[in-house]
Amino acid sequence: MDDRNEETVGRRTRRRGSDLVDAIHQAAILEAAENGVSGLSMEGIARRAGTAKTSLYRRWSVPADILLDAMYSHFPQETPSPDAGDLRGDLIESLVILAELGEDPLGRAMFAVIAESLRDPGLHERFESEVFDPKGGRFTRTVLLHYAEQGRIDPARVTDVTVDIGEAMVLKYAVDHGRSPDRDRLARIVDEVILPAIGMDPRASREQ
Amino acid sequence: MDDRNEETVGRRTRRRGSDLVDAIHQAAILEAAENGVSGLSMEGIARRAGTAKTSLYRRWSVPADILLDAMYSHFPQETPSPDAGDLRGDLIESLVILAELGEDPLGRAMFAVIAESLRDPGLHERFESEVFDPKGGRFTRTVLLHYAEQGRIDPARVTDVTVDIGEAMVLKYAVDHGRSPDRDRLARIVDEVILPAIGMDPRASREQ
DNA sequence: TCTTTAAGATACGACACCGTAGCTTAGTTG
DNA sequence: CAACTAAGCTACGGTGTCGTATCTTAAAGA
Repeated sequence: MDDRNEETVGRRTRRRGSDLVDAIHQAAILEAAENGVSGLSMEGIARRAGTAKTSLYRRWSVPADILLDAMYSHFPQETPSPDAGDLRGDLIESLVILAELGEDPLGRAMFAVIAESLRDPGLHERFESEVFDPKGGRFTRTVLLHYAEQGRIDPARVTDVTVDIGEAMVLKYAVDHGRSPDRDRLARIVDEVILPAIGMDPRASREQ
Repeated sequence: MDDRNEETVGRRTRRRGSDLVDAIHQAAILEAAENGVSGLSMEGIARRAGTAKTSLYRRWSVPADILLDAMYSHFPQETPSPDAGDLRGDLIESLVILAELGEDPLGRAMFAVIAESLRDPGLHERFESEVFDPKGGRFTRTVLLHYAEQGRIDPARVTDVTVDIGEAMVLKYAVDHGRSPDRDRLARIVDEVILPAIGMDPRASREQ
């Protein structure tokens, strides 16, 4: 049985440098997405990348290093650019970005890291400092801070608790349902939880 | 080197029935708490319980079965009993129960199951149906439903989104900080997120 | 073209866990 | 006390990963 990656069987060329590194990165992300962080192995990554273990050990010493490297290289740079017009729309959009990550191997790998973080806080710290922070991936936090700066929402309402609501609710949904919430659900999270928390409850006016 | 559990070295008695099962349950929970669900192994559980693999295979066929069995046997039966007087206090208390679980091996094992759930929805389903639901462990949901029934909060505000807020925020905090939130933090979650979401924003009166 | 670099292939002993088998013996039951 | 049940022990072949070593050779640079 030939268990090498389809794309690599019969390949006669020999990849070097960034071509090879990219292939290894992709392999690491796919492995993490499918098998979790604890399921990563040098053998598995090498097999999927269609390369030899020796090529891996030449650059990294443990599988987690490859994964963090891979995620840093491929994590989408967040471009918040809220038009500062439509708070509700911008909040939903920032959650859509997060939710759509869940459909992507990269996002699944990210969730795998988050899952492992419950047991391995060190991994979470590395993910935050080596991937998440450099790429500015903060989703609803970015939007809320932006609007607060502009004085469009009460800055006192934008706390380290409230900026986490969106991510927390999406994470919980993913845990419970095994998939990312759809757009309707995200809109409900914004309307029923985030907006009320920042003092802009859409229902508040209708009541009383 | 003798790597058996301290309590079992030199033990001359031979445990049978529920004594033995309890020891195996404890071992499975500790193993899951320390090594995660994917780190469970029949060898590891047997070693920690100070018993033989054969005694495990006599009753279970895979480590996950032992863990779910163990969690079912030891999961705290939730006794909500909200006095129906202090909504805020009851909400905080229900989150304290959840947060304190995180300090316990059983709770850590539960988090390990939740972590694995992101990759293995089947495990999550089994945990829900075989452990969580039978034990009625629903935390803030229980409190909110109770108060809504009594007409003390708007039933339209108690949705499948809002009942999850507490658990979601505690889960997110645990992921981010590697430990459970303290009481102050839980109070802030209640004040800044849950109460506003059910239309009882503590700050709303002071504003405008 | 010649030299240098590194990718690729293969093999190695070590280790951990798998699931099962065969046996001894402690604990329970009659 | 005798018979039975099941706990405990040891060992087995098989598999997968580990990290390293050795060698060949393609690709890049001079």
